[in-house]
Formats: sequence, C-alpha cells, structure tokens
Amino acid sequence: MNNLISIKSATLSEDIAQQLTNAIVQGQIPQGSKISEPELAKQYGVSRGPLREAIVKLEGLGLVTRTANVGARVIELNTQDMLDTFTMREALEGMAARLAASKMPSDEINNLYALLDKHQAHLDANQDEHYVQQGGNDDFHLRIIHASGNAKLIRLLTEELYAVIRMYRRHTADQRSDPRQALREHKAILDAIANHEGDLAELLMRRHISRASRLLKQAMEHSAIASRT
Amino acid sequence: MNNLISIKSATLSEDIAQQLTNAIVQGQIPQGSKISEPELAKQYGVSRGPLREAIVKLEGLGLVTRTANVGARVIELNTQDMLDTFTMREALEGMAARLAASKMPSDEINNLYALLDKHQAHLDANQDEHYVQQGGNDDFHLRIIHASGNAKLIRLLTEELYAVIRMYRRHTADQRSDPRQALREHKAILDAIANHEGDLAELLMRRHISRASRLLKQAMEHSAIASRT
DNA sequence: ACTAGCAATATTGTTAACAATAAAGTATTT
DNA sequence: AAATACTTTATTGTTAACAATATTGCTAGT
Repeated sequence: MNNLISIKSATLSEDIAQQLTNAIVQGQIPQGSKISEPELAKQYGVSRGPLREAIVKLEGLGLVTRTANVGARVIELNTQDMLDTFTMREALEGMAARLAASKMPSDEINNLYALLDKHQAHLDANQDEHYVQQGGNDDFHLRIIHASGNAKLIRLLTEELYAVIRMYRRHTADQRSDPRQALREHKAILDAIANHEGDLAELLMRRHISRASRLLKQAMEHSAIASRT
Repeated sequence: MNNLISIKSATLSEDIAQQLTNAIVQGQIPQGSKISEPELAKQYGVSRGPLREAIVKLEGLGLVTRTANVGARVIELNTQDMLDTFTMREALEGMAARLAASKMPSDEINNLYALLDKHQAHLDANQDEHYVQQGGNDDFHLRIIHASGNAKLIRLLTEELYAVIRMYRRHTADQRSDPRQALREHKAILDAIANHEGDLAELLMRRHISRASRLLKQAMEHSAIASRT
C-alpha cells in the first residue's frame, strides 16, 4: 500500500513525515480523523518514536492539531481557513512577484515565457480537460516564488504553507477554475516582471490569487466539503 | 538557573520547547552553538525523548537547523537573513494593517490611541532611555496583528516568526532606533486604520517596517554580530 | 612534517518497556 | 430508567537501553 512513493530518506522520521504529508494531502487519511500512534506505527513498520517526531513536524505544517494526552487529528478544511490562508498567500506571493520584477534574470524570464507557451499548447490540444496546476517544477507560482531570491520567503511558501494549499486545491478539484483566464493572468504577471514593474507585478499577482480564492470559495460552498462539518 | 520562568506545561516537551526558545532568543545558548542532546537532557533533568521533540519544534520555528546524524545548531543571525525576514514582515504586517482598517472595532481603536498616549508619556518622562519595543500586550504591532482577525496570519506572525524577530531585536538592542519617530509612525498607521483607509494603512506599515529594517541593518553592520561569522 | 587510513569514542537514530492520563464501560444508587 | 461514581482499558507521555552513523584521535607511511 505504501509502495507508491517510498523515498528512502536519511532518517525514518523524515520518511514517515513525507509519507504522512502525502497521505493527508491526497485524502488517504481523511480530514478530522484521529492519528493513532500504535496503529500508524504498525502500518508503516516503525516504532512510535520516529512516528511521533513526524507528527510534531506535521503539526508545524498545520496539517494536524495536537492536544496533550489526547492525540493528533487531521485538520478539517473549511471556507474561513481557506480564505485566511489565501489572504496570506496574496501578501506573500504578491511580495514575491514584486521582488522577482527587480531580480529575475532575463534568461529565466525567457524560460518562463516558454513554459507559458507550453501551457498554452497543452490547453489548445486538450480542449475540455481542466488544466490542473501541476505543483511540480512546471508550476508558474513556484517559479515566481523562487525568482524572488528571498530564502525565508521561499521556505515559508514552498515548505511550510504549500502542503495545506495543495490540500485545498486537490480537495476542491478546481472544478470551476477557468484555465484560459488563469493563463492570461499568468502572462500579464510575467509581462510586468519582464518590464521590471514591481508595483504592477504585485498588484496583478494579488488579484490573481484573490480571484482563485473566490472561485475556491464558491466551489467549497457548493460541495460536500463545506457540509462535512 | 532555569527557575526564571518555569511554567509547568501539560507536557514536558512543551515546557522544554518554551525554555529552549527563551534561552536561545535571550542568547543564553549562543548563536551557532551545537545542541547536545545528552548535555541538555541532563541540564533540564529530562530524558532525550521530550528534548528531541522540543528540538524538532524549534526547527519548525527556524531557531535551529538540523542535519541528519549530526545534530542541531542554533542559527546565526546575519544581515541577509534579517532583511529577508523583515521583507516577509512587510508583506504580512502590511496586510494585517489593511485588514485591521476594515475590521477593527472602534473601542479597540480607542484603546490603541490610549496605548500610544501612554507610550508618549513614557517617552516624555524618560528623556534618554531608549523605549524598548516591549513585546508584551503593549506592543503596538501585536495589537494590529490581532486586529486583522485572520487566524492563520496571527498564528504565523505571533507564534512561528515572532521568536526569530525577537531575537534580531534583542541582539541588536535597537540602539539607533529613534523611539519618537517610531511613535509618530505608529500614530499615522493608527489614524489610517481609524479612517478605514486600508491602502494607506498598508503602505504606512510597510514603510515603518522597512525603515526599522534599514536601521537594524546599520546596527548589525557596525556591531559584533556581523563580524562573528 | 604532513597526509591517509584505521580504530576508538561519542552522539544521534531507533526501539521497546514503563508511567500517567484520558476514554470507555460497568455497576451501583436514586 | 437515568445518572453518577468507579473500574477497566487503551492511548499518550516518558524513560532507558540498543543500533547506526559521524567525529575524533591515533598510527603508519611517504
């Protein structure tokens, strides 16, 4: 069951943390469910020590909440928390776009234009398929974040907040997102960056995320996730 | 030695994490020093289990860095990391000020005006003493952050990033900060919030933090901290 | 004298047993 | 029959011993 992606990390604890993160983000461990230490330890074939360390890490990532002498539970997605999280994203990725506009080397800008062309081609080819934000190295947002050159910002967005964001994206399946509109916005942001217009880049990135957040909100309110409370 | 503030938490791990955080922020455990598990365990009178959990938490707070099979080291403050951190603060606290401008109830606004008056009185009384940003409930910034009403933002700023920010503040002693100027800026920010001018509040908060960051940079470059590398 | 390889030591990672707290179930009382 | 107190059970928190890795110090060779 766990032979999906079994990356041998340097330490068991890291390995388990990674696997647990994926399992939670992908919904294999359902929202609100209790994390039983003995059960999971047996399931992953480790002792409770490394498993507990992993749980502490997940708590830091905001994927589980722990209460003393009771245990850990997987968080439950709800509209308010999503809105709060995306407001933070607005602030942080907006700043990332601003920084990128002043620092991004021209060859990387060209790479990004090429990436957007690739996305465009993909959209033209697969007419109806809803163009998922892939989350890999082809993710426009990740590229902008890295281009900010701010190590702390990069770590916060790509390591600490990213898991939760991915969770929201995945569980709502981005049904109503309009991929062509998103791509247009990406292009506008990149144009601003290419022209070294930091103010504009920040503004556009904020609007882009704000719009995504509104769409997600609608999707959540009309889906089972909201009513699962 | 540790009877300074020995808060009995529900669990040993939390307790140790709190004590270690304070010890690092206040410099009792020096920057760059190695965290020896056996040593600290003996010192705090606990076994290595809870201590390790505490270290994992501190890693999440960015106070220590860990490498597998080698151990944990206290971070070393340096100018670049400080600038990166304060850039994030600009984005996040700027957003907090914007949100506060749209949400803050009028009685809390009055409370804050009273607080600033108190700060003013304190400055008038103690002419030369450099008005430390106290970090308690009297801290203007904390009040604005809480007024944002964004639970995720509050947690991030006051629980995850705050320890490191306090560390920078303390280790540079804010020598060159001009408390009267800072107070004027606080008043301007509060005015904007009182008038529900979100854009302005955000702009002013960003400038305020940016200025503090420039001053800190100067202080660090002319102090022993920068040369300790 | 300096470098390279090896042995010894100490530290971290992991495990399993023990203690303490909370949850569940049962019995007893009103 | 319902509610409360108590007992039992299971889970979390903690400890101490064991395994594995990295560092240190020594020896030998050039």
